[in-house]
Amino acid sequence: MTSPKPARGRPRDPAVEKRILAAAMDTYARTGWAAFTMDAVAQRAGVGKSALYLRWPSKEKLLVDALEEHSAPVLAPDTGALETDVLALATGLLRYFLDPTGWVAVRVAVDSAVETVEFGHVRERIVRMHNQAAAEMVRRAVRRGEFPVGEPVEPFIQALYGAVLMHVLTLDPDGREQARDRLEEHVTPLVDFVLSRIRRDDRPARASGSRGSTRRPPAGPR
Amino acid sequence: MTSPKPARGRPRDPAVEKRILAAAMDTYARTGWAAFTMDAVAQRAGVGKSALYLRWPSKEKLLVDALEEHSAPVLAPDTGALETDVLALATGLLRYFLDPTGWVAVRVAVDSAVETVEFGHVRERIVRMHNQAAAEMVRRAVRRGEFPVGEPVEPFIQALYGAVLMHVLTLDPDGREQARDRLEEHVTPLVDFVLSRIRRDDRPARASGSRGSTRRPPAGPR
Amino acid sequence: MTSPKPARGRPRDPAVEKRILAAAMDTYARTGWAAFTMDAVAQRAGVGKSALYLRWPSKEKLLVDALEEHSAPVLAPDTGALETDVLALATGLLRYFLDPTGWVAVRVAVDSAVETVEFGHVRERIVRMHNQAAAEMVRRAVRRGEFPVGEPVEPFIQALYGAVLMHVLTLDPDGREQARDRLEEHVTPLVDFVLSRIRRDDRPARASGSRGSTRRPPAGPR
Amino acid sequence: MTSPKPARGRPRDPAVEKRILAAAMDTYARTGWAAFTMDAVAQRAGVGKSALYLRWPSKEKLLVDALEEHSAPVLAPDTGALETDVLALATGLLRYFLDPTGWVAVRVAVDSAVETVEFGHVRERIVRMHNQAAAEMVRRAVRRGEFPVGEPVEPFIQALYGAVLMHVLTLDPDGREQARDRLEEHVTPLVDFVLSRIRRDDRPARASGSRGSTRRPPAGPR
DNA sequence: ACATAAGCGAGACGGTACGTCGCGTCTTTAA
DNA sequence: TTAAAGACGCGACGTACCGTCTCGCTTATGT
Repeated sequence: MTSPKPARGRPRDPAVEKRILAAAMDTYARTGWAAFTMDAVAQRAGVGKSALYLRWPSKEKLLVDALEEHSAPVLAPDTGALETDVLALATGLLRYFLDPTGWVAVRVAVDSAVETVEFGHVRERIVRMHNQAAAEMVRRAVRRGEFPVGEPVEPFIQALYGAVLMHVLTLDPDGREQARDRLEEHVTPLVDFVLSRIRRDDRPARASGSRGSTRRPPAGPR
Repeated sequence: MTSPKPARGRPRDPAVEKRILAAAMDTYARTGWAAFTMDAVAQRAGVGKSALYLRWPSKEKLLVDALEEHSAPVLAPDTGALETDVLALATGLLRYFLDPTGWVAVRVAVDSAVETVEFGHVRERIVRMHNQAAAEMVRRAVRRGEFPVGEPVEPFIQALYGAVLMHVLTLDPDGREQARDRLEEHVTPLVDFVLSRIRRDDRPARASGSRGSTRRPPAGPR
Repeated sequence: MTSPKPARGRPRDPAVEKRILAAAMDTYARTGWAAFTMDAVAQRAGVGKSALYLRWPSKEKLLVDALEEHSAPVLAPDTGALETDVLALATGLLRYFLDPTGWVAVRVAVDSAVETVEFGHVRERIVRMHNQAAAEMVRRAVRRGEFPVGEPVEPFIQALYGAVLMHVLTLDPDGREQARDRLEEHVTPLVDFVLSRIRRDDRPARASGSRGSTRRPPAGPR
Repeated sequence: MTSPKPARGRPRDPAVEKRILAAAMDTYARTGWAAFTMDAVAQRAGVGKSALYLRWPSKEKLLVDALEEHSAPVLAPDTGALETDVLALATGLLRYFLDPTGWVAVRVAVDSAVETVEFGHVRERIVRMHNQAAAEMVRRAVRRGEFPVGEPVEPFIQALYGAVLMHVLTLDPDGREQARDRLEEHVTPLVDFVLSRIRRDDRPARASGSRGSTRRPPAGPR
């Protein structure tokens, strides 16, 4: 705000910032919080510790920023129909959770929910980011008449996200491995379950054959 | 069978174990992970560090056990009906998650899901413990005819637990504070949502093919 | 004093004492003070720590006793002449110092000369033990007229012992190794040097003028 | 040559080194080995333990260096005559051995003579340091014609040093105390004894063959 | 051209917790 | 009562990180 560049002295190398963030994510993903060391990050990034502490006041803040840099990928695409939207979202989410990088988001969110502040509002930001994507998806569905107007949105989103999260949590290491190759197979039952309430509510008759079959709503129209 | 007891030498004092676990929980609850020091725990328990390391190989394991000691309360009671059972379970779960003690379980489970072994089967144990309680609840419901026989159980449980978990994750510190006094108010919408599919089942008609069958989007027009 | 054996309860196993002492010497000789552990000694002796602490109040005392058990071997034999007596004594001493077990005596003596008491009068006992043997040898020499009557004994003994000690101290590990097979070769120059004063004295000619002069006994006979 | 100085990073503060060595000597002198704690030294020096372990790999090495810093004073001065040189050397040596600081050198040398490597060449350094001083003294004497050319030097030095060492070893605590105030009184008989062989050398006549040559006892009559 | 200022890699530094190990004591069972 | 086994309180060990602090060097701007 003061000016674009009244800076005196040597300007910061923007590449350094990137290398640090990448190294931070990499280190955390590989070794977890326990081995997430400032020295380690610095070394992997090929920089000195000064470069780190010039930019972030603490280890936590660094991790937070690194995380944010890499957490966009799970957005809900517009496929034209709620069912496919949800399936796509859940699949992306599952993939994200199964990826070390993505799981970091969960860990930080969980940690930040209780720890001695420090983490600031990381949790909030992460949660909001995902919530917005999901909310947008719902809004489209409402516009299309696929999602009943009065239906509360939050429980729907929380059940969806939560189901995928719990599902991952339930898997053992082998299961996680395999799940990466069979995302839809794992995700479908969950989506199916979560959608059943919504589906039922709209149209009287519906032929979405198969497993979703007759969660056919009370015949009456709305 | 439980104890062949060929034990030689001085037996471990069970009181020491208790004092340590209590001190651990106390210390953690008071000061959080940052100040959760082995020396501190030992001192508060009035024991030497040897007593700690004789029983637990690391700080993490100790914390895990300490919290396990306090995680029984979240079992699903038999209230006589599925709806009330689920409400009770979810309420207990919410209370548990809002308690620092309980939240640790989540953190540990999340951490252990990816960490380089280390935590080993902690996640497994925690998950199974909860799964069993829930499964028992469902079994009762099936016996009473409240839960359709073919209905897959896992998605139901995962959606339920996950919804509560995500709900807590969504709350900011203030929200968490308030939620402690309004458990049902927070839990009801979630339970309502999750149960909607089950409730519908007064009608037996159901043709759901096997799980995962059609990941093909509903053939219906758009 | 109360009686030879009015002892009640199980009597002490005398074999235990021996095994402990042997194990103590062995352990110390092998690994030095650093690894001279009560647990290690107990284990090597195949006994419990109680057996140790029933007999010795501390690690130091145990070592002291163990040491004493094994420090007799260097006594001055009566070969009939001073020169050969001294050579034999010095040779035995050198062998003793080159043996791990014997060197322990030196170490303990040196340690005990300054440490916070604890070691008690070990040094004293060790020193006295050797002194007596040497004094006896000198007495014989005096009787035979080989050792001048007025000649002070202590400097002679101290120079003799000290020379051997320093000689060992000067050797590097290899040198020590070799010295074990060439005891006399190493010892002769030292004996030679130390004895030169004595030898000379049978002969009257003497020119020790200088300040040291008058500790020479008044020329008169005694 | 001494320092190519390609040093990178912050250079070590030489003041820290000094403070640590001083604190080490101080702590040891005050409390003895038992209370010679790394933490204590660090605290007294006002530094962190890192500063200690950055320079010395273990407590022992630190002590060794600390005492080496204080062991210069026992060099043989050039007084112009062998007799006074030796007296001065022996007096200095006695004072050194009576000082806790100096005695440590002996302990370390004795320990290192057998220990499983560990101390490495400490013994060697200490021994050499003293040997050189004494050798220099002898060289001067030879130049002045006070010390016969063929006379073996090592036995002389070893007898001298050894006599003083044994003398100290013989003293009980009280004796040590008193000896500090009467150094010459204690040292003179020893010096006198050791020098007697050399002194005699106004008379060249000598029958003891060269050093190791005749380990056969002197042919002389008995 | 050259001083001034900041960035940067390297690593020393004061702290603090870790997990290990040893001491000397205590508590059990078996002999 | 001794003995083996081993738990226990205590406290030092040597290691690892944190976040700060110099170093020497590099890279820009301002005069």
